[in-house]
Amino acid sequence: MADLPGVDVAVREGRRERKRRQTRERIENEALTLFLERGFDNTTIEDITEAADVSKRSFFDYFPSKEDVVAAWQDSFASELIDAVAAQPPDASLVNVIEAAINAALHAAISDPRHLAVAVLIRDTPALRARDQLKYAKLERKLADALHARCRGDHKERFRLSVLAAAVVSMLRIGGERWNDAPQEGTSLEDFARNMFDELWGALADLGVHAQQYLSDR
Amino acid sequence: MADLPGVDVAVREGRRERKRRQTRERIENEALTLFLERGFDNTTIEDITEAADVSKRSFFDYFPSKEDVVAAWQDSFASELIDAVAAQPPDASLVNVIEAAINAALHAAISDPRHLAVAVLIRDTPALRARDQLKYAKLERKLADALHARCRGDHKERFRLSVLAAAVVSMLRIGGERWNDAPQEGTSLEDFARNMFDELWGALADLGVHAQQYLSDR
DNA sequence: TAATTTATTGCACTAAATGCAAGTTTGTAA
DNA sequence: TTACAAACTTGCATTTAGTGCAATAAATTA
Repeated sequence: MADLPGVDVAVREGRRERKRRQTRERIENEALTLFLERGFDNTTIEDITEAADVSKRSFFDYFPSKEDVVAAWQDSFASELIDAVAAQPPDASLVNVIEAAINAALHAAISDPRHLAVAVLIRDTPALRARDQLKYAKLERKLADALHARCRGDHKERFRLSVLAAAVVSMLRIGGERWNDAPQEGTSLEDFARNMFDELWGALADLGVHAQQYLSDR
Repeated sequence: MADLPGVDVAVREGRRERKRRQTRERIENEALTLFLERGFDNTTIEDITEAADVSKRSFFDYFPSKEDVVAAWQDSFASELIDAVAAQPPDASLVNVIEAAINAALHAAISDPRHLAVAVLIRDTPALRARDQLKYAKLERKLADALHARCRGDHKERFRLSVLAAAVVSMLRIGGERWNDAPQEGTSLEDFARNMFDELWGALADLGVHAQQYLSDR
């Protein structure tokens, strides 16, 4: 996470900031609870503000829209991933960095069981799906940035990492769909992820051969 | 395009269907004109329905939301691309199919000068950006489907093509951003696309080597 | 404590989106 | 042609999202 450990936060946090954070968290939690309970479209902003005991007007002081509550709540995955990338040993290979970082982020994500329920909610709510795609796009860019920060490459390297990020995020999306569609009873998340990685590196290796052939053939 | 040639349409189209299509096109056109003229947020549904001479209520019989008008209008790119993929000679290589299909779709896209203006509009309108990402996601999936329809591969092949589609769409997105950010004065769209393709295949070839190394090293 | 910044709220307002019922147009089959 | 059914259009009422503004309350700083 981008946040500092609790003690430091408490020290540097005045009452005002603390209250604000608490209110934000309260809105987020109550909203999520209601969304999961009765669906996104069947929950009005007033329902949320009533549950969180703030005025309707204040809601928009914290979140620009109803959709953003969901987006903000699950933004944590991106933060985890980026931090995990930065935390890998400097001499680790690109592939190892990605595997380790994603495993770390996934591990953090499933620690809260609501993550899975939210994923289903998004899948079944058109209004949320569009915003969800934006999240993938942001993730793609952030991942490329984080990888680039490690490698310090030039312009061309940057593009290479963007393509890699696209492939990785695509794998995440497909993996998420597979996991949701057929809840892998027998398989642990670790094994599932390992399989997806095998497929990903296999696919990239294979596509690389095609690309090389094409480049040398002309 | 998915549409049949004009004659056939006229034959199989009753007055009712024709009127409906015309009304839809009228709404689409008037809306686009207004959006480009005074911005998306500064155009109300009533402005549109007045210009298109339909009731406000009818608008929602044609489009589920204001955003969808923009989305529908530029969906044509996806259709062009898919059709172009299907139209390639059956023995063409994967790489060649993609290059040819994208070139064809791009060519069709820039034939209407409003395409570029719409791209800028989307970039500058938050409400449209989210929806726009959905378009990329759809494009990715459609492209993977179209490629898969040609290759008739198994489950693993399908995944491989999804990764490829992700890389290609990512290239399109980055290319679009570059084109918008620095309007390539000297470069033609063809040359620009060729450069992007070179980078893409280069990146894939390079990543393939990494992946192969990793797979064999363990 | 006084002054200042920041947070919260109520109120009024615009605009998107939906449901419903009444009226109109079009297609079809006797 | 006529008569009937289906599809299209519209107006009206209603709900809800989201914004601007001005007044109030709370926290910070001096």
